[in-house]
Amino acid sequence: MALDNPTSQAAVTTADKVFEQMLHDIVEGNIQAGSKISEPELAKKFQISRSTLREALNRLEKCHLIERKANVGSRVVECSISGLLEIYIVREALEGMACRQAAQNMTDIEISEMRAMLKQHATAKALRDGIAYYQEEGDLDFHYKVILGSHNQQLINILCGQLYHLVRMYRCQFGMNSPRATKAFDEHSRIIEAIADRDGELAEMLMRRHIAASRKNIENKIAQQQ
Amino acid sequence: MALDNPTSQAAVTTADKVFEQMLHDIVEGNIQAGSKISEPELAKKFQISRSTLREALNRLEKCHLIERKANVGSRVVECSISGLLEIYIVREALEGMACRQAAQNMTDIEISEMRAMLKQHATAKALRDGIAYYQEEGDLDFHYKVILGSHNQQLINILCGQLYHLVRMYRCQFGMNSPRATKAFDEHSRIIEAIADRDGELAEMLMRRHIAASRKNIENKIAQQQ
DNA sequence: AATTCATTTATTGTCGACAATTAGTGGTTT
DNA sequence: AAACCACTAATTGTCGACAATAAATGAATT
Repeated sequence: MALDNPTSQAAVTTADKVFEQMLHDIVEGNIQAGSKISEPELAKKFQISRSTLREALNRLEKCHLIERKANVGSRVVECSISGLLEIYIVREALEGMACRQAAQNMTDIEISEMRAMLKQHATAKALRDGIAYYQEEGDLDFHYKVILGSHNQQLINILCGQLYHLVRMYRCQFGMNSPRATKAFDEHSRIIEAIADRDGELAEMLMRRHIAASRKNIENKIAQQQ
Repeated sequence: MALDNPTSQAAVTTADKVFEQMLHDIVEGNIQAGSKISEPELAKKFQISRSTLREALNRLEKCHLIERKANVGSRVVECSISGLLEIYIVREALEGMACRQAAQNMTDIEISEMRAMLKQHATAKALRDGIAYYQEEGDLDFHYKVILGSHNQQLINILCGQLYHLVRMYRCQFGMNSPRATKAFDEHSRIIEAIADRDGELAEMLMRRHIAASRKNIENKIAQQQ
């Protein structure tokens, strides 16, 4: 067995790299939401053939970041308020369940790692009063860890593999740094305690409320603007 | 605007047709679960180029029916008991939420259509004592209608677009026709009533129990076998 | 002037061939 | 005999070109 890859990490093809670059560009808004994707143009930009580009586009489509119509072409998805709320609904259901499963399936080591992470976030937060930091990176870290802790491959695939890129895209496009940072932190720590107590029912309920609170926060904002 | 397509249905490419054929073959088990997919072999079988075949494979991958590794190739997914249970967990969460949303968003017309469907299933069931029929087709119909009734595009995409092919595959591979047919029918009708009452909370709870009951039914079967 | 239709242009879908990587084979060494 | 290595064969990734479809342009008609 000849391993070209001593660290046994999966091979990375050209299409992979282009995918990651475009993923970044779309999430950050460098490629505008709703814009049409020209295959010849992008292939030229990346100095690759259209076949390779289309391979990358297929992966973006898997993440629901672009939409393709036969014989017509691809467009970057639009970011609408209703679309954002739809995602929150899905997250409430899926992450709630992930949290219940995490309470059941996480190892003690994983739990202590989560506690350590939260503690580190707390100090970072106090130090820099880094609301923005905590809101963006810390929040995602926390949710990721819970999802992985479910040990349910389907949940992990759907949430981490596809939905979370969309979540990140919305955060960037709408510039979301709500005043919920400190409140969110408390909610996170209560969720971890429920997981540590192996109380799946409570853990699910807390996670659902946590996500629903974010959603309602947005709904209220929208209502005020009108 | 020149429409070649008077019925305004989306164009169907060669890759689409190959995808649908392979989807059928994998779900029905004609292409064995866990088996390796040889691109040259399949391309020859379908009389198409590898590019077109790979386009079809990409769509199968989106449905989580095959798994690809760079520079290695594709395999049909394995059907394991643990994998089946994982899907039930996801369905419990997502269809539960879909049901809640359906109670909120379904039109009165959609609701009466669902009632009509259930009534028709009831007569079909009585007529033919068609347990198998109801279990397979009727059950899927019911769940589909609820999901669509949520009017949440993300939920619809995930459940109808990708997860349900896997569900069908497992049903075929494991030959699932449980003795829950009549019980399931009653549960379905209670769920519809909750939706008609616009009681989202109850509707979600009933749907979750409905799916959880199926899961536990399987878990018990497995436990007995050991 | 607006609409319709035919023509042209551009984009997407599909093809076959080559390059890069992996899997398989046989020989060599300990 | 088992493990290692070089070599061959097969498979996957990538490329450029052609065919099929959709969009854009402009001329003709009402």
